[in-house]
Amino acid sequence: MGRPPCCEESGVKKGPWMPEEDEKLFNYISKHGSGNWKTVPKHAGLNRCGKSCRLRWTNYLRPDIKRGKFTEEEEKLIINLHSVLGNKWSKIATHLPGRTDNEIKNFWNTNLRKKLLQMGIDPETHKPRTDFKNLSQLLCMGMANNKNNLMSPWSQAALLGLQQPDLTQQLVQLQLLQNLLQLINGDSSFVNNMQSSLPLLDNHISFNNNPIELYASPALFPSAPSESGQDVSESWTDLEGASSDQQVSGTKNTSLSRITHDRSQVENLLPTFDSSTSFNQREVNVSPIITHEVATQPTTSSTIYDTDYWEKLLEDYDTNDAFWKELLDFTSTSESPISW
DNA sequence: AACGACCGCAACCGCATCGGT
DNA sequence: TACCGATGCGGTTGCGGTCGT
Repeated sequence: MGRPPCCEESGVKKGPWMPEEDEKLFNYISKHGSGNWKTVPKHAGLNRCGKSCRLRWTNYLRPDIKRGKFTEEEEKLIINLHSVLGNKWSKIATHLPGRTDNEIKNFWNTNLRKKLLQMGIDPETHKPRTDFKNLSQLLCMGMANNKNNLMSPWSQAALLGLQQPDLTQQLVQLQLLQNLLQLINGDSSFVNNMQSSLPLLDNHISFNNNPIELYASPALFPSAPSESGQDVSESWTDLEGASSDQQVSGTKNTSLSRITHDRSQVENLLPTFDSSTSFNQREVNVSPIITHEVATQPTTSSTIYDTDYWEKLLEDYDTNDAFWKELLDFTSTSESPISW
């Protein structure tokens, strides 16, 4: 036998609330407070269960509830909080005065989730997605929809690329390389490194003097320094209970787990960029630690962790269609769990 | 105009957690 | 410490509105 329903009383009303019911509940709670929710419907003269009354009050009738559309600031805050806290809607709601957990949850599921997907970011992990189909979607999004400023650097670059096609091409290739490496390796340490390094480690980067604002989820960019010089990831770890919650539970491989890594170890693995130079001129200094080799690597003995490997790769294939051919050949024959 | 598909949101369900005894 | 009722929370459902054909 299963668990009995929360409202054992027969004939208790369910479904949408009538204005008269709202009025009764509002008047009662305003006068007496909630007290014991189980007794509220009886005292308020409602044919509802206490749970239903509590929900109606907390999600709709409460006088401090903020109505209307979410602002861009709220959107960004929710995304960033979600990257740290996961689906802890009530915790997220505590950082958005006047917004209920239910409202935020709905907003996430109906808007932000899709938005992140279109940006090429996995809404669960807040990491770049690993399927290639995503790329064309991402670029279309970038060119067709510029209503929000939460676009991925790739989408933003796509827009700039209308004037600078060579730039777009370069970025697209980088994104594809990143995706490819994730497929080939299945090596989380390297994937993490690349995800940290490819967004260029700055909140603001410029391509040929055109500033591009990154969507800078602190979990996505664990090494990104904030403008004040404080480490962004550290500033996020003091969100109440975040670290302990997820470290203890350990049920998901969330982005938070990376935040709580020993930072010196993480930083040693990361490529470094000289922020004073433009993207095209940046020098990539990578510690040659791991020796996996890529099937499509160009004629060089260096590994994917060597600086010259990447420089060579990009040089070799920058304007060469053979790169894409090889890429597709490789991916179509590899035993990848990803569907194409 | 009719219909179906899709979307957003309020509300429900059931498990988890809290707090009193 | 164990039990139990109350409350909190997150996932899911279902309804009403909108859009496209």
